[in-house]
Amino acid sequence: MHLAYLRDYHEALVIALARAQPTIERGTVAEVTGLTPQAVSKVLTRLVEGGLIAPAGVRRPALGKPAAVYRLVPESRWAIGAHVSRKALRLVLTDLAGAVRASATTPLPADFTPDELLAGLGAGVTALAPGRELTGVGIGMIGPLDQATGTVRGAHRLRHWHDVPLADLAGKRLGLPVLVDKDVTAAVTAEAWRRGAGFRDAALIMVESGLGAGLWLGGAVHRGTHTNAGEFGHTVVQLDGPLCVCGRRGCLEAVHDRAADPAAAAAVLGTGVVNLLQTLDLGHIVLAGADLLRHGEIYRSAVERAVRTEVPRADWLTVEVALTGLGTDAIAAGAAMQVLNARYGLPDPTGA
Amino acid sequence: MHLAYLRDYHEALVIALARAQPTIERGTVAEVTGLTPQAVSKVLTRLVEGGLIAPAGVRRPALGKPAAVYRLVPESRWAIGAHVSRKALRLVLTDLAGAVRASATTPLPADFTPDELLAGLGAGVTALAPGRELTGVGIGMIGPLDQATGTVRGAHRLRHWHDVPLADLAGKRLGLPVLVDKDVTAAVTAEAWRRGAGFRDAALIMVESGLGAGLWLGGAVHRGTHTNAGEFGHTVVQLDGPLCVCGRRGCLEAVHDRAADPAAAAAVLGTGVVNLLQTLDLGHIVLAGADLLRHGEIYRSAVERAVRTEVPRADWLTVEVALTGLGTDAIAAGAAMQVLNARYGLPDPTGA
DNA sequence: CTACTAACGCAACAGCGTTGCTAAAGTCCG
DNA sequence: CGGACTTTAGCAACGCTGTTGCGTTAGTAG
Repeated sequence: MHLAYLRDYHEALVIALARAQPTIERGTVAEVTGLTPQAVSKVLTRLVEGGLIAPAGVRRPALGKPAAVYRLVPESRWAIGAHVSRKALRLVLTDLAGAVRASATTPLPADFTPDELLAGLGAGVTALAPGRELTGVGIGMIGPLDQATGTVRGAHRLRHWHDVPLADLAGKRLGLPVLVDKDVTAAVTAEAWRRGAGFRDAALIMVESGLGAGLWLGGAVHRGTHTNAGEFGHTVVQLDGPLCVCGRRGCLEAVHDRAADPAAAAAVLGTGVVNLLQTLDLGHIVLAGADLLRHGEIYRSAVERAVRTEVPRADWLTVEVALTGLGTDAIAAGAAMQVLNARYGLPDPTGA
Repeated sequence: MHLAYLRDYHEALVIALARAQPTIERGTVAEVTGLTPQAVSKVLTRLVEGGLIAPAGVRRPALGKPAAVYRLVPESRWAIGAHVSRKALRLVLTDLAGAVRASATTPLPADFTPDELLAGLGAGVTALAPGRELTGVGIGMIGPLDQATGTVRGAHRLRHWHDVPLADLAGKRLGLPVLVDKDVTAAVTAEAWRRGAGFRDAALIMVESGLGAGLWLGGAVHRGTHTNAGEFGHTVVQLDGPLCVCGRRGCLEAVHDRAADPAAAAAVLGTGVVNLLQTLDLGHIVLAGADLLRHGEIYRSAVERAVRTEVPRADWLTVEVALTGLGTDAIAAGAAMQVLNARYGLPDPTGA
């Protein structure tokens, strides 16, 4: 039954509008989506029955019958996101709107095993959402990993993590849908989910235990053929430059880390970002990561300056440069929103 | 009526299969697409009525009723592609399978005007496809341009080309649908159209009056927010390197063009390609462009070597490196296939 | 000739958005 | 106050998509 795809697609479209605007109503949704008002009525009815949106009074036009107004019900759905770093497990509870409503941090033993992580995850999830019905759990961590199967191929500098089917293991343990993804990809999903449509081509640049880029292209996550996209820090910006941990010379990350001070590092990053813009023509650059946010405004202004001045860029090449609104919770929150996005975001034609 | 989207989507899926394989049949299509055999029957019937596919005998299984076999009818649809360079207008006629069936080259006057191009285009199109019903005409050229509206913003080093609504002008003159796009984007479309599914994430690297990359991400063209993606040659690979025409220092293009010989140039390009792979995790790299193909095998082997050795890349990170099968016709042929892709490729949800 | 297998295809069906029309809830104006 | 007008809402019938159910067809095997 492939009609379900149309239904899910239009419901996701309406939910996205409701996320981005304080209220929605039949007429404006019909205009934006291209559906007829009658069709929108049916969609809205279904969403109200599902509890995802609720009536919120009326708007009185200058003339004619008042229009029914609806709003998103953020408390109708919940998801938990986990950020696994080498030292700690950070958990956040987010609502349907993408707001972080609770959080907790658990330390992880040095060189922790999959079992140790699963134990922490199990305890943390029940503690964070007692009795609440969860859509699922998302896990964001460093790669390389295979997002499609939820398998960690071999997390950098963690001994016990080779070909671990983390999504399956955690799913069985928690009894919930579990998605595993690279930290940068999760983080960019958080930005996209909170901004709604209009955020079509973007990169989230993260400086935190490495330098990476989460890519949001054409209104969806870009993960690449082997779900390994985003190794932006290991692109060469200085031929025959300093040796990088990856074995090449002059990687963006290597040059960036050797900079004299934050301002110089930010300038290097700016050049890398302009490289990305030249190749991908993005509309938004979001800056994130604990190491970057420590000098957030220095980085933001440096990147913005690079974007504006490094190339004689025409006035129609507008790019927004911003710091993430989620701070250091971007990864965990993004992992949670991957779950929400999988269930309530635009459906994938190939998966239906 | 949004049901039309489902219909178009499934028809496009079947056409894509028919392009990639010599023959198709009901059962295998059903498996691949996830549709029921009955639904596939209906799709096949519609396509046969449209003349896009035709019965091609039967396949006799070991047991049971023979299965009806179908094949694409390449001669059922035609499109013309134009490659506009600074000196000449190259036109090709392609069939539904993406094969070039006729071609012609017309010289263009120095610093030609829009009217002069339109005249050449009009004469060429009628000469190339006398009496044949055409799906449309595609035009590939250097940017910057706005693909969405088909407007040339200001072609590099052409005086009379500022904010010219080329698609509209040509469409009125020819009485056919006209699409305008950047040369690299057109070229990558050609590769994708001829290969069918399985070609999900790829870049076409072109060296010809500049250095650019056409991007095919997630099974569709990536053009970016301002339809200006692909300026790959103007990414910095050598901080404080030689001055580039674009004003920055150490652009890939600048370093590449200053190399001592083709082998050295190819090695530089190889580093750039690895940068692209690190960021985007592509499955295919296609090399094209007149200047590159002049030393095709040197470039191909150098890029392949870079991909295999520059990073300790894991064995699961497989990448195919190949020269375009269309030679110097890649741009013109790709422009033609953009027209076919728009009409018979996977439909765009937002456009329906 | 009968049993079995695999593909085919007609007919009824479910569910999506659309169309056509009527009703409802306001304002405006005489 | 009441009728004309405007805008929104919603019921009912419809068209079209893919699905389901089941009988038919064209082969092989014994």
